[in-house]
This record gives sequence, structure tokens and C-alpha cells, in this order.
Amino acid sequence: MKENIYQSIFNTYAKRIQSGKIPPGTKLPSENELMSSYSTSRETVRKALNLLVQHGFIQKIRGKGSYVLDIGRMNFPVTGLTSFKEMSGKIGRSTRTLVQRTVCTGASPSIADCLQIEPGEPVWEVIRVREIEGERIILDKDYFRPDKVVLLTEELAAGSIYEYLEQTLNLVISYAKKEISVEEATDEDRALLDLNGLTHVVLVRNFVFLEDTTLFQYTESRHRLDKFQFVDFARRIP
Amino acid sequence: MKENIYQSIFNTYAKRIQSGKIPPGTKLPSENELMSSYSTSRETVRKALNLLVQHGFIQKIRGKGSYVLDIGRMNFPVTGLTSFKEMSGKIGRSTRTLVQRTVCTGASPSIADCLQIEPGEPVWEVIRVREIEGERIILDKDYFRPDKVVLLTEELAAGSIYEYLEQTLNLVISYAKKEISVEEATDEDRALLDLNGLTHVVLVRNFVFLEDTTLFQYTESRHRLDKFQFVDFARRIP
DNA sequence: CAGTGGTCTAGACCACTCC
DNA sequence: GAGTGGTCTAGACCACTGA
Repeated sequence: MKENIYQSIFNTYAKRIQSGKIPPGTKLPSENELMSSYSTSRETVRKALNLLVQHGFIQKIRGKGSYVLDIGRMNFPVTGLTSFKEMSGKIGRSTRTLVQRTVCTGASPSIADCLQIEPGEPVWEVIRVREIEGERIILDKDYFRPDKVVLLTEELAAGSIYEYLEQTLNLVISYAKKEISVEEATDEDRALLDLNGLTHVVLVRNFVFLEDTTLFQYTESRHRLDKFQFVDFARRIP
Repeated sequence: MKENIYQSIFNTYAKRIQSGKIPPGTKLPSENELMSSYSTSRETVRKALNLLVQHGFIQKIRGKGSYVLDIGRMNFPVTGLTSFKEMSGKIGRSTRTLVQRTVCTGASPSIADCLQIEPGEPVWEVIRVREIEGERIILDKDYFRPDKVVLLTEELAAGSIYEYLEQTLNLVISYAKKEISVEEATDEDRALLDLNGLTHVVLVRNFVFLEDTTLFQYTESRHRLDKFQFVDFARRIP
């Protein structure tokens, strides 16, 4: 029993809603009912319900109750950090990762600027191509500060680097900033991706921070235009 | 005094951090200190701090304290519903809105599908071009269900439709789903925008829902590739 | 060890919706 | 009026950090 009460309530309902066991439009038990059925306090129940609201599962209306939303169309919420491996599992297509390079090298001026270090300082560079159903769709270029990540190998790069960082190195990833824009394709893009003559790529820049607020990774994800999609769930800030 | 205590604490610190009055890296007063200095309870203080966390202003570390993050590079968070008018204010460039059409018409099959109604049912259609520094960059196509929005005029379309909906019609906008993808430019795009020969546009589909969970608006925002940017702040979900 | 944030409790009053 | 969610209180115990 290491799970919190409110986490457990949240997980229970999140599962039921995601699996469709509780259909959209259903009214959830009131906070008072949940309070007694879980024999806990109301603030704890409210914490669980607010989590459900934030994740887009339910909608609360004052004086009426909590209602399950229709998340059927929410294909995959990329909001929240999502790595390629998690994503490909959700999409359920045949995918493959081709590691192009895993080296520790001197930072170019533009990379140094992104990582907030000096040009020429050493950085780990990992370049990977993501193949989806036989087509090379995504080019991932990752850069890590070597004071945080000492060693990287091709084997690690082929799997999930995040798993390695979190479970082996015990780095706690805290938050990230994403920027999405469209740029002209580079020679590298044309060489490594199946662009089919497309002149631009979607560029997702990702700045990843640790718990101590230090930036330690910068990633450029270069997507083929026609295969890119980003879904966001937004709540009106009152 | 209609403002909540926790809202007021949040606003105070959000302003100070955004204005730079509290620089990044600063340690905020502890929850106990805030508790007594605002003469309120700790849970209330925590509500305010959690809001600051969710908005990316601060970072809490157990056993240490709350620290101000470096949001200097967070240009404008488009996460959270942001209308064009809000956005243009933040960018601070000269912008103009050109209303192309404001009519009540029969829904085409694709629009009907998006709005979850039958083809041919009446919908309000508003088509606007956004001009930034003399160039026509964005094409906004809005569709409203007429059972919610009875009347729209060109004057309203030229201003902020959201203001009208919320303040005059008292519609409560609750949440929205955004999809970002890239599509081939249509003849309409080429006619209404200054595409400079670009063959594709960034398409932002926006589904807006009311408090009673009914979908009432669908918007297509078609952006010129080279002027599009989207910034997202994401927290690792534990 | 003292200080920090994370969780939880058992109450309270309010604003709102629906009948 | 009864029932709902929104806010708030004054405590409590825990896990973690740092000196």
C-alpha cells in the first residue's frame, strides 16, 4: 500500500472511463457519496476529482455534479512529455528505430546556446531515425550535458533513453518546454528521411529540465510534414 | 473583495515573477511563512502554490522549498485557449483582421461531422483573414451551432467573438481540443493568404465545448508555414 | 535535529441548481 | 428546501532535506 488515497481513486476512475466501463455523459457519485464509500475526507475526494478534470476525463458543474466527458476522439495527448516509444505503442503501428550516431563531441554554437553551455564543451549527441511502416518519418537529434549523463551506448539509444536515465541514473525529469514550428528541410533531412520531395519539415524543439531546474537535454524532432500530428487538451483559465 | 484568497496569492506572485521583480532561482517564502503572512490556512497557501506550479512559474522540491523558474524564454504559452486578439496583444506587432464572410448557411458534410450535426443543418460561418505587418498570414474559419449563437454580425466578427459570447450571450466556455497538422494549401488559401509559393499550410483544428459538455464551435486556423509557432509547457506526469 | 513540502481529517460556510 | 460543488480552517502525521 504505497499509493495515496487520492491517487488510488483517480486511477480507479481513470481506468473505468478510459476502458469505456463508465460511458460519456454518466454522472459520477457526488463528493459526499465518494467520501463515505472510500471512507475518507472530502478534500481528498476533491483532489482525486480535480486530477480527473485536469486530465480531461470529467467535467464538474457546480450544483449539479461531475460528468464523464467523451474522450473517444482524443487520439493521443502529446501534452505531457511523451517519448517516441510510448507514442508508438499507442499508435499501434510497426515501428523501428535506426541509430545513426552515438558520440560525445564538442558543442556547435547553436547547440551550446540551446543547452546553456559554451561552444566546444563536450556534449553527447544521439541521432536516430524513426521508421514507421517502412518509411523513415522522424529524425531525432538528442543532446545531453555530459556532467549529468556520463555514458551512452548504441544499445541504450536503440531502446528508451528515458527509462535508462530515470531508472539507472536516477535522474528525475521534472518538466519540459516544447516549441513547434516548420522549417526548410536540410541536406541531412533529405539524406536520412523519405521526404518524397517535400521541402519543409515540422520541427519540435524540446528542452528538458531536471528537478533542480537545470536544463540537461535538448532534442530536435524533425517530422515529415504529412505524418505530423499534435493533439492538445486545453481548459479555459478562469 | 470578490477574489478568493488563493487566487489573490497566485496573482500576486504570478505578476511579480512575470515582471521579473522576483528573479529566477529565488526561493519563495515557505508555506508556513506564507500562511502567517497572509493569515490563512496552509491548504489555501498550497492551492496558490500549486497553481503557480501548474502555470510553470515555480518548482517545488520536498524538504527544500519553492523556487522561481526561468520563464524568460517562454514566449507565449498557447496552451490554454488563446484567441487571436489575446495573442496579437502579446506579440506586440501591428495586426489587422479582415472579415471575409459572416453568414448563416447549410453545413457541408465535413463541417457537420466536426460539429456533430446533420449535413444541411444551419450553421454560422465566419471567415477572417489575419494580417500581420502587412502580410496576410492566417485564415480563420469559424463555425458555430445556431442553437447556441443566434446572431452574428460583421462588427462582432471584427472584434473578439469570444468576448461577445462570454459577456453578452453568457456562454461559459469550458474546454477545447486542439489538433495541429500540416495540409496541402487549397485554392482558397492561395486566394486569401500571401503564401509566396508555399505549397502547404499549418492547420490548427479547434473544438470548443461549453460547460454542459456540448460542442458548439469548430474552428480551422490555417497558418502560413513560416510564421507558425506553438509553445507548450509540459510537466512529467508521475 | 529543525525546517520543508505531501497527505489527510472533520468540520464549516457559501453559491449554485433543481424541484 | 435538499443536494451539489467551491472555498476555507486548524489541526495532524509523514518523508525528505540540510546542517
